Amino acid sequence: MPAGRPRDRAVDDAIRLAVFELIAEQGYQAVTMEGIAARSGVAKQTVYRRYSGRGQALVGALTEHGARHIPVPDTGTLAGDLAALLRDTFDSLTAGIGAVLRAVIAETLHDEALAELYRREHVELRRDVVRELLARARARGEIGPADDEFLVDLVFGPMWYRLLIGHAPLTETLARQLAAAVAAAAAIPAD
Amino acid sequence: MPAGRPRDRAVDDAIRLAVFELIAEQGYQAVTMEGIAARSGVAKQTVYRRYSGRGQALVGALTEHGARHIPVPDTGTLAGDLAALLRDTFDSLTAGIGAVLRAVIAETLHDEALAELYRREHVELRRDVVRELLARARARGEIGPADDEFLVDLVFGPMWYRLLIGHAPLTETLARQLAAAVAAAAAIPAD
Amino acid sequence: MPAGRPRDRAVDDAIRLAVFELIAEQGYQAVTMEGIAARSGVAKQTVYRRYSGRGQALVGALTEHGARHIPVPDTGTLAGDLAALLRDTFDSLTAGIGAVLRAVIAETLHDEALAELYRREHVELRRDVVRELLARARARGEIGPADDEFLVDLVFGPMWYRLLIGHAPLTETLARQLAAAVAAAAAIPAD
Amino acid sequence: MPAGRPRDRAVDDAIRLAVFELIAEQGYQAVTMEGIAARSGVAKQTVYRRYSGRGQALVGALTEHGARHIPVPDTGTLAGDLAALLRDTFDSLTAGIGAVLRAVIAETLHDEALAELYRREHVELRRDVVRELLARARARGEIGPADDEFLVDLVFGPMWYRLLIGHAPLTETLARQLAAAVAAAAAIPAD
DNA sequence: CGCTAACCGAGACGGTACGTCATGTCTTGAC
DNA sequence: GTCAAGACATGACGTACCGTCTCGGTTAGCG
Repeated sequence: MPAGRPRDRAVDDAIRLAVFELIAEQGYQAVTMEGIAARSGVAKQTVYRRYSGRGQALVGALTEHGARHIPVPDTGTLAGDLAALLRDTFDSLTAGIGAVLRAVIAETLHDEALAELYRREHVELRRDVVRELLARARARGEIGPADDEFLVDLVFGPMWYRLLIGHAPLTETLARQLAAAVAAAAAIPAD
Repeated sequence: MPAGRPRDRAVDDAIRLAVFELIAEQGYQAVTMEGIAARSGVAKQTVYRRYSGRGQALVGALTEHGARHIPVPDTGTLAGDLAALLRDTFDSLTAGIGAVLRAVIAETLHDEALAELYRREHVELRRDVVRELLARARARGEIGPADDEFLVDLVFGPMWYRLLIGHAPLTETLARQLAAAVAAAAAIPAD
Repeated sequence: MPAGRPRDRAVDDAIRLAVFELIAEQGYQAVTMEGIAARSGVAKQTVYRRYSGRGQALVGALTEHGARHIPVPDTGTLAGDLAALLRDTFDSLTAGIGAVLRAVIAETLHDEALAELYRREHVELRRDVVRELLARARARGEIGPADDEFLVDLVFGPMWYRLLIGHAPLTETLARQLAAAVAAAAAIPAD
Repeated sequence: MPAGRPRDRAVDDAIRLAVFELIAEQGYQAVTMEGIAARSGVAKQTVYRRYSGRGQALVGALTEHGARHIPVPDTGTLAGDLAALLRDTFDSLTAGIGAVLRAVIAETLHDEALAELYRREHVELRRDVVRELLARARARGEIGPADDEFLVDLVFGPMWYRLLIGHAPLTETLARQLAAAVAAAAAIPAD
């Protein structure tokens, strides 16, 4: 199976960079397949060769950027771990990733295939971290049997709520309160 | 000041109906100013006379539909009230309003003015109900001083998370677990 | 049956002008739906509303331009009439219409529907003139019964041959020789 | 000077075959450099190595196919020779070469270099045959001094006219009428 | 026998144009 | 002034070819 000309890695970078710059400078509306091509100095077809649409481009740029490694905190207590994780997450969302995530969600809302991709490539990785924190706390005897999936929803729900509805910012206070609330909920015996 | 021809109320209904039908039958993608006009047998300009864009049409159709009255449960306990409220809310989301809300959010994500409108016309009304439940519980001595805004986020966060990310359904179990978790969190002294 | 906004006549003119200018200045290659739109300052969709493609636009611009009236010469003899007609025709072809016709033919060669349109709107009108000249000559007793369709082909064939193959120019000499040859052929009894 | 790998003759054939098949099965529109490559199972670059474009490929395939030898009829009279030549020519045009020629002309209409090539490689060869027939007739004393170039145009003009405009087929009747007309015109003293 | 050069398949790449769709504005005539 | 109809400028969509390029992998002939 002959290979043909290999893909140019520099093009991948140019596209990803263009996506981030467009979203930062002109907002999500400006992220358009045509705009990405123009901004990155790449042919439209070349963008389509990598991503089948705006949404795929956003998810692609995102995962290539942030999925490197998600630090798993270890402070000794569940509440401490959760507070540290949330603080870190809030920081990166506030720094700029938040705008990208909002754009990604806007796309997933009318493309279930993309939603599935996004959940697999991004959401589940974050949920796994919390699952691990819960398992560790349980190993320490800090919490008993519980519905971990519900607890994970409890950890991330308010964050997404504020990020997407925009009625309140992602503050450090929220991180602390949430960590405490989840720890308390984890102590409730599962039903 | 001549009055001119009065607006046709039947047109309002036709437009709203078209929005709901389009979203139900063909999904949010199909909700387009042109599509609404075609489906409702109304001129495009006539739709624009009422709503300045897709987002406004969605929010308009939504508030006209559901904002009539939000029943405030009264079971005697905070957890009971919350569970009842969440059950009702989940039911209506699952029944079809969920798809509309997802569409609305998709729009608000790139239109801050619309987001503000939506929060005022829809989100805050729901938050007010929970605020009232919390106030009642406090009056009963069930809970002490607490950060009510955080508790409201705790109530609605996981719901939006599941609705928008789509990783899990809105079950009755979630309503019960969430009510219990919020009640527990409400018992933690505010800091 | 309500009419909607009427078409802007100025737009028609702008489009036709753009077609002629493009063909004159940059050649047939530059006649592109996108180019026409850009040149005429009109939206692409507006061009498509009138013409369904490059070919239709060319034929449209052509018929609107030249089909006003084809002068029918009357010199008293068939050869004189034909020579006058051919001289006029050659003049207009050499002046610029020739380039348009070449473009039109290029299009008709891969669009039979367009070819049919072109024959009806343009070719047959010219053939009719020669048919009339032949009828007049016959009425004068100048010629006998003959296959007029063949004679018409004889009149126009060499012209198209030179125009499309480009091996020789359309000179006055050709007009004279051709007129004489056709007159001679018309005298041959039909078989 | 090392030679490198020699060209694969089978590839030449595959390309030419693809051109003819495409034109026959899907029409001239389908004759595209990419289409030729795909159809012949050859790399695009390999096609470009032989022909610099669609037009070149068409002319190439054509000359490789038909330019072997053009039979020069010899019936004893000019009219007989011309009729025989035209009959043969019409037959081959109707059989399939006509479609190729139409395609070639479409290309030459916006590529003067190609037009020049085509005239040299194809048109002139046919004209030479008629020039020879005229010379022979003159040697026999059948005709006097005349403008042979004009007579050649008279022979081929109607054929191209019908082939390219498509208003009438290339019949045997036309061959006979045309031969007679040209013979008559050849008898007119040159001016 | 190994080197060098051209060939060949595959397919990426920067382009241009295609024809379609939705946007939001406008103009007309009827009511 | 509302309404149905539909033209209009704008701009993105996703596709198709263009002609060039870079790969890896043959074939030759020349040294």
